[in-house]
Amino acid sequence: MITIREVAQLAGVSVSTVSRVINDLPDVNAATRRRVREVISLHGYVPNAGAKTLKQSNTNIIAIIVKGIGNPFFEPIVEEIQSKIEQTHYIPLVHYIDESADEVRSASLLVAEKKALGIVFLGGNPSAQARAIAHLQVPCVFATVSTEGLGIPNASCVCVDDVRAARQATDFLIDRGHKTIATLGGRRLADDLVNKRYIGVKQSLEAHGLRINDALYYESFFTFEDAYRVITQALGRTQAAAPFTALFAMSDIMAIGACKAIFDSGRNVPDDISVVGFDGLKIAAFYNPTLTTVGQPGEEIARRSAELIIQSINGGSSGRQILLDTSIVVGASVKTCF
Amino acid sequence: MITIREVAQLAGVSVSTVSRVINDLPDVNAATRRRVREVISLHGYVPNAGAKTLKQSNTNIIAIIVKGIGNPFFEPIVEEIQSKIEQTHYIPLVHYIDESADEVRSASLLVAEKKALGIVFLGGNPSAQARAIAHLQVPCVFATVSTEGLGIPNASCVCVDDVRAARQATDFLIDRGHKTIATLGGRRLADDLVNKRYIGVKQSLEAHGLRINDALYYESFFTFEDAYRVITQALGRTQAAAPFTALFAMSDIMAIGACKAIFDSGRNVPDDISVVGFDGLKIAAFYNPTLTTVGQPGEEIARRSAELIIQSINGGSSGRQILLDTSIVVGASVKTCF
DNA sequence: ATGAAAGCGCTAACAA
DNA sequence: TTGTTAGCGCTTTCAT
Repeated sequence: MITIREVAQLAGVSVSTVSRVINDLPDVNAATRRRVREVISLHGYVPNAGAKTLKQSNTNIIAIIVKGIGNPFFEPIVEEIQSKIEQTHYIPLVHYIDESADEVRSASLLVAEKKALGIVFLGGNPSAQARAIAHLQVPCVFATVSTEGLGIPNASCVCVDDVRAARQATDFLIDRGHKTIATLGGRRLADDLVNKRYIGVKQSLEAHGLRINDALYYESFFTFEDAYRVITQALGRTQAAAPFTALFAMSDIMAIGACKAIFDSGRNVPDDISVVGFDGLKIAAFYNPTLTTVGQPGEEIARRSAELIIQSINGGSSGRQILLDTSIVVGASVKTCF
Repeated sequence: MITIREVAQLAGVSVSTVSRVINDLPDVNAATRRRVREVISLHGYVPNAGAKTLKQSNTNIIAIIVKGIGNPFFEPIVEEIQSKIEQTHYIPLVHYIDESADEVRSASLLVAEKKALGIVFLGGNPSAQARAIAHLQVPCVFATVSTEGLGIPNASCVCVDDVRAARQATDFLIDRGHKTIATLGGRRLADDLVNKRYIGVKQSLEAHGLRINDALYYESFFTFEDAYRVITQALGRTQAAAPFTALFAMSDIMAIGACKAIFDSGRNVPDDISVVGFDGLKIAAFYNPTLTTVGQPGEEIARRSAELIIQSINGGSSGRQILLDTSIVVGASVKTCF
């Protein structure tokens, strides 16, 4: 690998001049600039960004940490945050990590090595490591999860009101005549969005004078396969009446797994069982039948997250919580049943 | 940010001792090690990896460049390559880039800055920049695309035989009595996999004495939306007989978009039109109806790619081409029609 | 307009 | 077992 020093030698100039050319700084003779550029492209010189940030005291980097590669819900949001940041003088740096990785560790690495000025988190669970987040010392924005009541001074969040959203979905089903409504979600932990959504379901049932039956809560991972497995089991092998006429799934992925289980049990969506998903993924619109789903305002989540992190970096108040509204995207997967 | 020097001072030792502790090297007194560790965790010291690779002359990094974030086909392959590399003394470094980004530029950055010993490319098009790839000077393996005939000495590839795979899909439809078979693919460019697959389709039609009709080639982007748009247009607004009884789509994503278009036109899959996809995505198994698709051997592509890059780094022969077999995953989206 | 030189945080001889 | 020191490739004053 050729370095700046070798480029300087080959061009017959000093390293500082090469540095000036690389960084498009003024005070370089046009002819000199041309000669240096020539050497650079001829030898395929690539500046070492590591050495650069090592030397530079300050950057304009805002890191975006995405936990859950291939989560289709995050995709458009990441793109939008990135593009919003690019419209300022800040530089977005997207960092994908595995579902099982430690997002706060990644963040601290990004702060130390890349001198990131702030972090936007997509996915991940702030409640588990409030202290470590505070320790990062840079503003953090959690997109799509809440940081309410965690007491992290440098953290803000932009998310939907999960209680309200689940109530909305359940209301929707009840309004269409359903009385035995099952819920398909993840493991319920305190302060978790899964728990919040189930609270919303129960609020709706209660408000309509319907019975709350915890046996109709089905627990599954957020995957096609596991949702399929759980609902297949719930429906049993018999062609007998299903234990519920409607199902609220906490993600579109789960909803699709559930639909397939319903079909494979010899039943139909929505004729035998109505299904409502959550997230508003693209695939929901292309599934057969079109999935009714609780749409998250992805574009707004992205915009507000970008605004919030920039505000916080510029000395604005951190610790804010922005709650956005969901809206039901009506598909063909729900039947009116009286 | 606290540095190694400050840690050394706080622990009352030299920087080299701290370095030894960080890197788990021997020759450190147990008590000293403990003391240094304490200072590190107390102050949340994070070593600067940039400075480290700057100093180190050689690393064990193998970079994996994934072009096309959120491409569900790549996901499991990336994971598998990563895990295979982890079983050796090499360290995988996954780098996601946008569909529109320059993968060779990213590669050269990774070689320069991270001192990557080799690169595995997922996605991207080697034929466009053969020279630039050769310039990288490190072994490259292209997973899922062919480098045949490009004359890049340091590049190998692991991919399926696209001609054969498409012939297989078309044979499958013809065997079930279909005679007017449409193809849904991307823009046909020379040396591109899209072109190869269409050649396979034509070979199959020809071998069975069926007419090749280029009007039945529908061009679309590899997205739900565009496939939907194109097939909706192809089917017209009338309930008249469709111009084809079967459709071969060059990706499962396109196949699903096409299915939805067929449904929305008032027709049915597979009763009116049979559909075969390509890739063997998870969603194909959960779609309704289950999608028949040309399954790519993802696990094998991953394994062979990992093996090949390691062999090449260890001085083995580069420039190899490994062709793998696809197999039809039979779903409910194809009807026998005589 | 250009160059010399210090030093960013770290590793790896080599010395002690 | 521990410390000293010379850079890795780059930016950035400060001279010239």
